[in-house]
Amino acid sequence: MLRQFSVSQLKNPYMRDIIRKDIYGSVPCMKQIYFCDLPNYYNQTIELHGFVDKIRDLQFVQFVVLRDSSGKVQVTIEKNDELKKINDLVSKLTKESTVKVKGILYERPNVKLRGMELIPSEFVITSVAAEELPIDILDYTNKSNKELRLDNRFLDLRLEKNYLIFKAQTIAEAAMREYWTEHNFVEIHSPKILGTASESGAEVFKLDYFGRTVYLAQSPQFYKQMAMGAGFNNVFEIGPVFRAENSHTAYHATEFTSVDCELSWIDSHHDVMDLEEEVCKHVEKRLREKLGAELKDTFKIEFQEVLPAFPRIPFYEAKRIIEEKYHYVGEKEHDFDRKEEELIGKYALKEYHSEYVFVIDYPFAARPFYHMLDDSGLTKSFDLLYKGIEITTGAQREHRIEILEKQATIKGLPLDSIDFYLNFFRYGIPPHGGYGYGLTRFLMRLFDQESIRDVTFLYRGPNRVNP
RNA sequence: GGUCCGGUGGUGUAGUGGUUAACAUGCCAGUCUGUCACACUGGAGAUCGCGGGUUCAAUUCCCGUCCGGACCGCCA
Repeated sequence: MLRQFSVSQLKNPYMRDIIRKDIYGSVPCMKQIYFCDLPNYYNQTIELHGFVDKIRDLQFVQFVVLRDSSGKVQVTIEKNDELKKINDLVSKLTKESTVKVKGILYERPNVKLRGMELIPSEFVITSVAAEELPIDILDYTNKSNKELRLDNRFLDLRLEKNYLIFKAQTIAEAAMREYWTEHNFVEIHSPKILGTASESGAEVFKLDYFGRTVYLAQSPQFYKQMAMGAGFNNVFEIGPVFRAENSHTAYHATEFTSVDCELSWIDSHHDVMDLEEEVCKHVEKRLREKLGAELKDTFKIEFQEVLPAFPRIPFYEAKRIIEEKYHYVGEKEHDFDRKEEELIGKYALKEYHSEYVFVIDYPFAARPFYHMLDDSGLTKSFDLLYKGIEITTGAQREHRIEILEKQATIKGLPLDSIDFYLNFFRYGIPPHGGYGYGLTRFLMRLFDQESIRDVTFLYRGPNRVNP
C-alpha cells in the first residue's frame, strides 16, 4: 500500500496526514500512532506502543494505562478464559515497562481518561521495568529531591511536563532559525577547541591536545566576528559553550547552549537591539501559536498577543531609578547585582508592561575590550533582562584596529595573545555588532522553574558531570 | 571561591542519649463486578552518609570527612 506514494510525498507532513488516512481505511494496522491522534481512530484496529503508566488489576477486569510522549490511553482487559494469556501477562507487568498492544479503540464517555479505551487482541511486553523506581515520577507528587532526579534524569524526563519543556525549546530554537534564515543570516558552526582562549570574561577549561594545552570555547565571539570579516554580512550560531566558573547558583552551568548572532553594517547597538527584540517577539509568537494551549494548561503560561516595545534604559539611569523607587543601592559601581536586576525588571513590568528590558550604555569597566565606546566613554552595549534575569549581553564591536588594540591594552590583554583575532580587522571589516543569548535562562524564567537544571536535557556544573 | 543549611526503608518526611525507629507514598501478596490518584486486608523493606571522640549506652551530643542544597561573587 505504501509503495504507491513517492518518498517526497511521504516527507511532506501535509501529504502524510492525507496518506495516513488513506492507508488507514484499507490497512487495519499501522506502525506509529501518537496517542494525541487517537480520536481519529475510533472503532478501528490499531497497534499502540508505549510505557505502562498505571496498572489496576481488579477481580474481573484489568486496566492498563499506556503513555507515550503525546498522551495517555486506557487499555481494558476483561478477565476470562479467552483472554487468559493477556490476563497473565498483565498480572506480572510492572509500571514503566514498555508494551505493544493491538486492538480496537472505542469511544467510552464513562472513562475519565479521555473518554476512550482500547480493547486488546494482542499484548506484547517489549521490555520489563524493575519493580521499584529510584525516583518518584508520579506527576501528582514527584517529590524526589533534585540531586536524585538528575542522577536518574532519563526517568525524570518521562514526566509529561518535562517533555513539554523540550518541545518548547525546539519551537523556540526553530523560531529563531526561521527568523534569521528569512532575514539573510547564515548559520555557522565555529570550533569549540581553541589554541587561544576566547573572550567572554569567564574562565576557560584547559585540556591536553596531543601534548599541548588547548582551550574549550567560552563563546563563539571571535569567530562570529571573523565571519563579519569574511563578508558573511549576518550570521548566527546555536551551539555549546564552556565556562570554567565554579558557580553554585540556579542559573549557571559549565556547559550550556549559547545562541549567538552578529550582523554587519550597523550604526549602533540600537540596531542590534532592534533585531533581538524582533527575534524574541517571533519566538513568543511561535510558542503561543504552536504550544499556547498546552503551556497554559500545564504551566499556566499566558502569552500576550502583542508584546510591548522593550524599554531601553541607560545603565546609570537604571541605577538612579533603583535608588529612587526602591531605595536600594547595589555594591558594585559599574554593574548590577542580582537584586538590582530583579528590581529593574520589576520596574519595566510596572511602567512599560514589559517582561523584557534592555539596560544600555554600560561603563567600560564592566565590559570586555571589544565593545565600542561612544563619545562619552560609555560602551555601545546592552544587556537584555527577562523577568529580572540577564539573558543576553550584546554590543556594537570596535572594528577599528588601532582603537581595538588600545582597548585591549587598557584591559591588560597582551596583543600577541590575540593576534589571530586582530588580524580579522587588518584587511577591511564592516562595522558590526551582535549578541549572545542564554536559551536555558529564558526557558527557566518562561516556565518559572527554580533552576536552569530543570530546563537542561543534561546539566553540567562544577559538581555534576554524570550521567 | 565565600557564608549558611541539610544527609533516617525505594521515594518524601517525622522523631529520639536506652524505642519493636513513626507516617505517607511506592513495592509484594490476597480480597474486591469497570477502575480511573480504585478501595480494603496483610507483608517485606532502614547496619539513621562515612570515620573518630564523649558516654555504661550515640541515629541523637562533639570533631573531622564526603556528598548535596540555598544565597552571594563570576557570567548567558
